[in-house]
Amino acid sequence: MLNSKKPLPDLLDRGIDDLFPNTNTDDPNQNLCKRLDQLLILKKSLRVKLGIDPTGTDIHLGHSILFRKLRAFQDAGHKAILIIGDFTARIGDPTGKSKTRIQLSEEEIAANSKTYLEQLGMGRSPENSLLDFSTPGRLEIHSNSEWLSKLNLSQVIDLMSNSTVGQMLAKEDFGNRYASGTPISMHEFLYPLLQGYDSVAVESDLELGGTDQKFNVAMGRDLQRAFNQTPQFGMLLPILLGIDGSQKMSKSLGNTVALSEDPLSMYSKLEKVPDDIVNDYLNLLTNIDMNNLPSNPRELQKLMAKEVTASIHGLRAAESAQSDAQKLILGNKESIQDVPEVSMSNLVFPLKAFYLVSAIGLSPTSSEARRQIKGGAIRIDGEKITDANLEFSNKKMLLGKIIQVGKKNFRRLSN
RNA sequence: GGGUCGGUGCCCGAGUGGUUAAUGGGGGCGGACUGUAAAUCCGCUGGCUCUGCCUACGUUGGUUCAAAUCCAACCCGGCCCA
Repeated sequence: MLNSKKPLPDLLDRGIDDLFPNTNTDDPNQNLCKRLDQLLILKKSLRVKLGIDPTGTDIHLGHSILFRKLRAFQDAGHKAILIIGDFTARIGDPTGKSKTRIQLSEEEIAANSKTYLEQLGMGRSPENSLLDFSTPGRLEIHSNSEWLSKLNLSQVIDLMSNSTVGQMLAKEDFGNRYASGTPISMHEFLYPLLQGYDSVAVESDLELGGTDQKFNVAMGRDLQRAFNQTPQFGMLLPILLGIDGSQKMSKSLGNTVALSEDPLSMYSKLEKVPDDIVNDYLNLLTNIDMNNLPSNPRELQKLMAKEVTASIHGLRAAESAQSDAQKLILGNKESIQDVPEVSMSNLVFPLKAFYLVSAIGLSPTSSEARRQIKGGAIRIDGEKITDANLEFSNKKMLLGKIIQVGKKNFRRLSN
């Protein structure tokens, strides 16, 4: 994939879509391997930048590709520079967007930032988290408002002078929107420049991003050059397809697996992912040896679901999720361990079936719960119920039972 | 700023006074089948502790027994002109 003579170390190299510049020379500014060699001699480490805009509340497997790579660099002794794009989140990255994003409030952004860090494993040991938060010297966390909110208008104008309208329109998203007559607000042009300026601010040596970030990462190089810094390398990783197998994983498309999901839900979603993306998931979300995979597609799927679940929740949890998923299908729910529990503490009895299903979060709305019952989607301990108004008179009769919607959503009722 | 066209449910898009929660398609969800896959077939797809009640067709106000549909003002956008 990479044309350098000497490959990057395994885990740094795995699953890369693009690395630039990547010239086959000895110049450490043109060849990342040479840079790594040079740093080794100097006993220095690489500053590896990854920016994430806190625009949602959940980090999903798609994002995790980037964090996994960042972690690989940490483990190789380099310094992760994590940038929380609190400022840029207010603009919204126009990449991949066919229309202007809604701007978020400061409160939303602050709340999202917090949950992001928690999901990345802040406060947990490196073995149990996506990033290494505790080894000294391996992580710097910044909010880009630290520098972006301080820019004055003339500095902003200066920044803007580094780019042309032509360049912006050459960017696919802007080009398409312009061509199709969809509005592009002026402030959206600022986004790539601000992301690029982040690289200047943190003196990034290498920026990680999805393949759709090429323009923005390249902008970082341009700006660093303008600020007399050595331009960063850009390492682009593939965009993970969602569990529908057709579109990129994205919250708004509803095809995500969130890191915060319990092992059983995660496993259940993953083992039904379309065949043709199973290898991608294994390659991008696990460190498994790709040369030694089962040939049976169903086995492969199960292996993938287990490995990916293990990468987030640990092997033990993944194994028990796998066996529980199996049991659920076979219908012997008695022996199931890890069905996520949900408390009935704030339910008022007697209550009707449709209300129960929505109240414990298995259906988004009570209307949907009614529909699902009518459609035969709801089972209680494996028994299909068909009457939405079925009444349960007391808590005891439900305690410990497993409520199931469709084939992949389960809750065990607890006190 | 002027002219012109347009703003409908998750998305696209019909509907131009009265069984309209609003045709159709996409997407999603569920069922059958299967490998809990794909393909295919079928059903559902605003909310509400629901025999009923609420909220919806950019916003607000008006005409009318009755409005997504007519009128007015406003807001937002495309294109053309400045």
